[in-house]
Amino acid sequence: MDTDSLSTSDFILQKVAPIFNRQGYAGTSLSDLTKATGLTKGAIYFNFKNKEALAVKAFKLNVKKVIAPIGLHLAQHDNAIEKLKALTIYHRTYYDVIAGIGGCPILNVCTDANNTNETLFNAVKIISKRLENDLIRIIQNGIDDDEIRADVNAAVYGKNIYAMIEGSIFLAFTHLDRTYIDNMMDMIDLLIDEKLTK
Amino acid sequence: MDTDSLSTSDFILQKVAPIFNRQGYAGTSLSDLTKATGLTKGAIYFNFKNKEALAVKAFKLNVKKVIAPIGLHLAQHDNAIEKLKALTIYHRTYYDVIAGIGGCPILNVCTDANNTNETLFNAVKIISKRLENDLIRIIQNGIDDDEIRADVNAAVYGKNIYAMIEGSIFLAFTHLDRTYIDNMMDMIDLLIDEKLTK
DNA sequence: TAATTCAAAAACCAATTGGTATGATGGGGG
DNA sequence: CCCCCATCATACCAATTGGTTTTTGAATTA
Repeated sequence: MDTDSLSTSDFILQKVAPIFNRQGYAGTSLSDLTKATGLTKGAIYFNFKNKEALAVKAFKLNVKKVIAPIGLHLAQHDNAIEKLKALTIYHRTYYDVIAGIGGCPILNVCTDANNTNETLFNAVKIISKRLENDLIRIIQNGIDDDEIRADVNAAVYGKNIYAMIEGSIFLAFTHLDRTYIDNMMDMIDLLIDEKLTK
Repeated sequence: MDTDSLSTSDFILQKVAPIFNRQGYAGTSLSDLTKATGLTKGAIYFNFKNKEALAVKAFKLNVKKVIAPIGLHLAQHDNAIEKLKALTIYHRTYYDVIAGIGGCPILNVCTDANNTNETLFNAVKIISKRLENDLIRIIQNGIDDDEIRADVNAAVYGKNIYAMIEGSIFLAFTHLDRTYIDNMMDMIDLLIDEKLTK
């Protein structure tokens, strides 16, 4: 991934995405962006319509980098329980994955853009809901395939597990302590075995 | 709680605290504050050293309003299981409690101030850790009093429950849907019954 | 009533904000 | 060979930023 082979707009995004993720939308100024890229405002505004459009694309790059891989991991399995276990396995590595960009982009952008930037907030809400629905769908498919207990409420468990993951990430990055995530993944694994698995 | 009876600094704090909570530190300008209070910058800077000091005190007011009550509810019970149940009961009302200020101040300020305002971040980290330690202590006391199973790791369960709560609040306020919290409290109640209670 | 004090308003400040319009430059196609 | 156009830099803009100084007014005290 040599930066020389990137287009300027991709180069900007790569440099800028972690900054937006760390400092938030209002917290990052254009001078932060010029400083980080070594480019001028002219270059930035030639490649992007404005600060907001840049922030949205930066967020999507972060998603591509650290959220999209989840789907790839899940796709490697074809039964529900294995998919769920793959989810916890991935998140045990998640702390190191997102350490370089300053935490989970969904968590950061959601709290940052809520009440302040509707465009950005809508973008992140879509991703958040998609992830949640993926989880629910996996569980529901597991039920339909007689893999997961029939009395399980897929929506409730999906939302709860998703919230548990995000909550552990939140604490892990405020206290710089990955054990929050590891402990939670242990609990989710237990949950899968005792409450979901038939 | 008539505003007329408040000192000016308390009046400012009361008006300003929800704004900081919603928009974040960098996201709220002094003009936001003068607009919300109807006062001038002169008045604000007479009562507070600077924007940062105001933000810290505003955060502490929010904590006093929505976090401190937790302690009061817990204090009304003297055995561990009842305290934990009181915790989930309180959080079932928490959505409405923090709706007026735009979400959980710990969650908001932690993600906002992380990497951007060390002073504010330190203030919120202290509150976060205190809450976590309270939870852990309750569980440990329950173990010591033969109320909670001896094989329970108080620290692990305390941290997990705390993360579960924050995670559910996070999703509840991004999707404006309190069922995230309710569902999670159901799960925590079940956890208390099945995993903690002797 | 006159002097003092306290608190907020008004005026002012340099610096920075996001954004634009104009210039320079260099590589590719005619 | 030169022109053109894509790409970025420079210079500029009004508006706003957080913060300070000065002024005003209303109590309080003497």
